[in-house]
Amino acid sequence: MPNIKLPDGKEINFDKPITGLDIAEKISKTLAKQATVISINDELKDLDHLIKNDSKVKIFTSKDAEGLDTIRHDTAHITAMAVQELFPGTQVTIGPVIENGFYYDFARKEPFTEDDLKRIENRMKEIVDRDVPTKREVWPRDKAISHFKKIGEYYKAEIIESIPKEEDVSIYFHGEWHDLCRGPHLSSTGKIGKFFKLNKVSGAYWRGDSNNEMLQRIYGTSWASQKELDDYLKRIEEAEKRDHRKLGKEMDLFHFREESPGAVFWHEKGWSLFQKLVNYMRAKQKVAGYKEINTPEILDRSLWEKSGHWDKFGEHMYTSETPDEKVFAIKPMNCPGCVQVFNQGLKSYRDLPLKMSEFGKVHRYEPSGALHGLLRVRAFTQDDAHIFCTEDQITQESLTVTNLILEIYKELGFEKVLLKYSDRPEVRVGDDAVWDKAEDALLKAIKETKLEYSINKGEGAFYGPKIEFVLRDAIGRDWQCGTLQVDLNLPDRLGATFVDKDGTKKVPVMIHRALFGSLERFIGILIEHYEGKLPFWISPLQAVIIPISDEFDDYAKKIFKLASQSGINCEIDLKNHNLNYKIREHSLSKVPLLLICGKKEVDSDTITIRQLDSKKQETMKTKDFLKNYSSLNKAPL
RNA sequence: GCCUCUAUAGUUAAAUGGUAUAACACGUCCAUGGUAAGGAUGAAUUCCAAGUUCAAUUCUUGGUGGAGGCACCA
Repeated sequence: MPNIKLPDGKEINFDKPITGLDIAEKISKTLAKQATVISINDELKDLDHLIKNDSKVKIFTSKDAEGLDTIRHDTAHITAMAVQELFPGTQVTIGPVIENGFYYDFARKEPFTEDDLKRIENRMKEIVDRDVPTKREVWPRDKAISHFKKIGEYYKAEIIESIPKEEDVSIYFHGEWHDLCRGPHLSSTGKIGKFFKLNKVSGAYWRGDSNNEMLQRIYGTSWASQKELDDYLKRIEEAEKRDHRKLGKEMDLFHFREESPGAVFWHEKGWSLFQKLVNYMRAKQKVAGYKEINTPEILDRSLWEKSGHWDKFGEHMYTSETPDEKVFAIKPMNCPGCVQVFNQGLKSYRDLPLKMSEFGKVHRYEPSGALHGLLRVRAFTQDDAHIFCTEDQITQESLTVTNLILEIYKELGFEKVLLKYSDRPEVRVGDDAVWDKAEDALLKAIKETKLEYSINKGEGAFYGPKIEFVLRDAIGRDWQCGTLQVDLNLPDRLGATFVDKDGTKKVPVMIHRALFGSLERFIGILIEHYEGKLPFWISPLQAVIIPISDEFDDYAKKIFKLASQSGINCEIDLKNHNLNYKIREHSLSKVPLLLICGKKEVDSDTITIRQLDSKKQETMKTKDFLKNYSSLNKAPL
């Protein structure tokens, strides 16, 4: 007879086999009502799963992640049910739970329209109202295959065929409608609630493989209460407000156009922001001992063949043929050029570690569907650097790089950084002994940072292991930016050597690293992180001077001159509009400071400051303003 | 690259098988102002190519760009 152990340590004895629901009822009526799924010896099961033996159980409600996932899973199921009721002949495939919701992939010739989504959603609500009980059956694998083939569900049959031969499969029934599923599920469709929404339809390859046919994927979101659903929809709206493409237009930073898809046309303010970041980084790198170089954008085909890019990366490269019929490639990476700088002249072990940085603009022919504002472009600037060192120096150099990255992210307002470590892939170059050494060195450096890290097995580059730096923005999204890659291959391929202590030539190890990754992408992330309200020191336009009427234009011009001389990026607004109008206009374009001057200020040699998003005004002596604010004009240390 | 959707003034949108309308922005004029839109007025637009049609911005096809996904991100 089962002895049931609860999470709080309490044990209950039953005199006959029982279900999760029985246990919940024993504990409290409320729990019985709210229960969604149960874990039996750490395995998620249906609430009506019969427990015959002594077990450790935990009952989940919609407040638990497990419970909510079950709701989402069930919502995916009734999406499929509704679709098949409305569109007979549509085949179901898979419908997993994802972050904040679920999707379901269908095979159907005609596309689903927006109107169809509405209809499906309404039918789903009807199914919830029908409160159809859930029934689970276990079938032998072969029976399931022939059954699904018979009813024309070929994708399902294929899925079952990929399940090991000896395993039985479970089929969940909601009335006549049934689906292959591992479960668990809620006990009836009525339990799902109506806090869901189908939000988009898109294409998706069967089994995620672009060689396979394209299915139609319906995305949905589902929650335990109306409030949670509303909050979620609100969050999406908030994220849309931060869209850097929208803000970039409003703030007059940049634009894109047809003549060069995926390449940025930087406007004055955007370029100023770009330059500020570059100069900031330059100053940081100078202190850290980097030597900045610059290499050609167009290099002969032969170099790319030697480096291996022609082979491995060719389809992403732009090429150019000159009138003398030579083929050049427009660089997609800076590394070969940098190695050539290293190769010029003889290097000694005393030169190592040699750190060469380059703000190199690279071009990559990205698939058209991948392009996305500043976040995925075809032409971008890397804050690249290559560190030539010995194997023994890898750990130390990696650690130094990591610390620099963390410091810079922090100064730019990103506190939370995660590390992703990737080790050797199946296809790789170099001896395993060297890989061992490089991997150990990187892992050691990671552990010394004491930061949270994850391991991506086999995800390293073919030429060496790597660390990726992921930062979390103001609304909790993760962005991969920085990268550090050990390269055991390229220096050798391009014939890089240094003279070691014993007078022999050795091949150095090279570490590739980028902190922002792409300046363009990083600026996009910065804009979204700050919702366009960039910190004063990095803001491309820091202040607008507004005279209250044209009587005070001269004073405003004087302030403009003084502020500009103090290094504050400012503009003066002498347009024919009233004060309210100008305040609104410049606030919407997110200028951090508005400097207002009228009679009061002229008489007392002061300026009235209005900070963005603050109704408070502060009047101060002009010279104090200049002193205070020009000193804020650098990264907070 | 693939699927779906989409393309109208500088921007955001509206309308129509008989070449288009509004708001904001821009120009001019009036108003000279104290912390998120003062008033008048002017100029400005149907992505490209082919087809159907007496007539296409509207319908069809193709191209190109954009959006959301998928695949890709070495």
